Amino acid sequence: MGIAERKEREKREMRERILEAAMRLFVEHGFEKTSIRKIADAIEYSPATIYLYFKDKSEVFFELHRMAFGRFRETMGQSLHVADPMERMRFIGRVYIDFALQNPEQYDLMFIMRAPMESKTETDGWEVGHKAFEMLETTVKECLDQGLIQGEDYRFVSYALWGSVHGLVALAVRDRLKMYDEEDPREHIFAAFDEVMSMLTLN
Amino acid sequence: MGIAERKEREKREMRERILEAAMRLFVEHGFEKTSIRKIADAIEYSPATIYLYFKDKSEVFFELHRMAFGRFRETMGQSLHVADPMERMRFIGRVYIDFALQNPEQYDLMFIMRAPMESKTETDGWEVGHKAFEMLETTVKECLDQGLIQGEDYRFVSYALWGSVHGLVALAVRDRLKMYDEEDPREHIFAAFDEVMSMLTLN
DNA sequence: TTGCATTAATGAACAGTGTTCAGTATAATT
DNA sequence: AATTATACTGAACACTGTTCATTAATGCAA
Repeated sequence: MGIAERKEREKREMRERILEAAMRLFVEHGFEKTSIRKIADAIEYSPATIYLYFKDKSEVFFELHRMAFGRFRETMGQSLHVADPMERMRFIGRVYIDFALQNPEQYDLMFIMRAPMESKTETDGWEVGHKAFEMLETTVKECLDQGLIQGEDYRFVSYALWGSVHGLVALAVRDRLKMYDEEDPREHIFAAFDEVMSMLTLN
Repeated sequence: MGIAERKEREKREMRERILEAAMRLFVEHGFEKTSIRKIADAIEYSPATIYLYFKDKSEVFFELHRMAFGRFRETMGQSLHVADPMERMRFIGRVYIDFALQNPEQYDLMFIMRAPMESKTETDGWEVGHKAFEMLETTVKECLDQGLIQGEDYRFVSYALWGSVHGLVALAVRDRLKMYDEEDPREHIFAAFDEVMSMLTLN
């Protein structure tokens, strides 16, 4: 009975094709301009077909959200190979910033955009983010325990650290750095991050 | 010839009414759900009328953007009364966070949202933001010069500081704090900010 | 192989969006 | 009173997300 399996596979492939087209359009033209009809056009199916595979537009972008988190985890996972906690913390920050600047649309989708969150609040996509954050917390805790950095509560230090990096990146991604006219935000972000790190470092 | 003046006044008042309705709807229901037609309904005019006073929807929200920055300046201006630079820096942060949490939609509009920026890039609305940022820079420079805080370049320290506060706030405003389930983000943000401040402080 | 049931895909429609424009009604000027 | 200028609007266009009855294709049992 290979038929049921074939059908299942075809269903998966169709989902895949929709997501591929959606991601391509989304990265190319942004969220606003990526309509169901355009996705349908791209895969040469009727708009209604997409609703056989996804509940609504939110679910499509939620899936992209999940996939983006997948790549995010892969990227952030590299930091586990760095033994020294202090160096690891620095590494995490740099990789985070790099990921965000290299994939601004996906970062936007994950940490800034509003739309895809509304439908599903409980999400395994977020679990990945949670894991990444725990990785940071663990690292910060190690640094604190070994007396390498300043700070009281590792949770708040982690949060502050995440917040600062997200803030730097989010302002750049959403084009809110008009005061540094024309300059490449990349350098500023890294410079500011270094400043944060040196602030954090004891002596 | 009071007629021309009356007409001009009426034009201003109409603009005002549109903006008022737009702001009310926007704060109440968010950007997505605030349509030109609903604004028109609220002021009991036809949708087409709005286009006699504003080029397009972007311009309406750009104007709100500008107004929000006005209130922002007023709020931030309070910090000028704080003489001690260290205390002033702390004050700026607290007021900033407070403004953002008290007016999340307006903060969103100013520093996160995408839509209103696309039409006009050159903006006097942003000049206010610029001024506020310079206020922070000045304060940071004072603190650095007096040897009160850590750091090298005052510009990057300011940027890092702004970034960190924006990051903390933006994550809250856009609902990205799922790891702290159900807890009030307000306390976390202030706790994290305190951590940032104590990190920054020398000894 | 034929007939039936299941599944997949669609066209058309609904209610909504931003925006434009010809036309109307009102007010101001001559 | 006739003419010009201004303010406003209804209707339309091209979109949007979404639903649903209808059609086309497929799988299965007789």
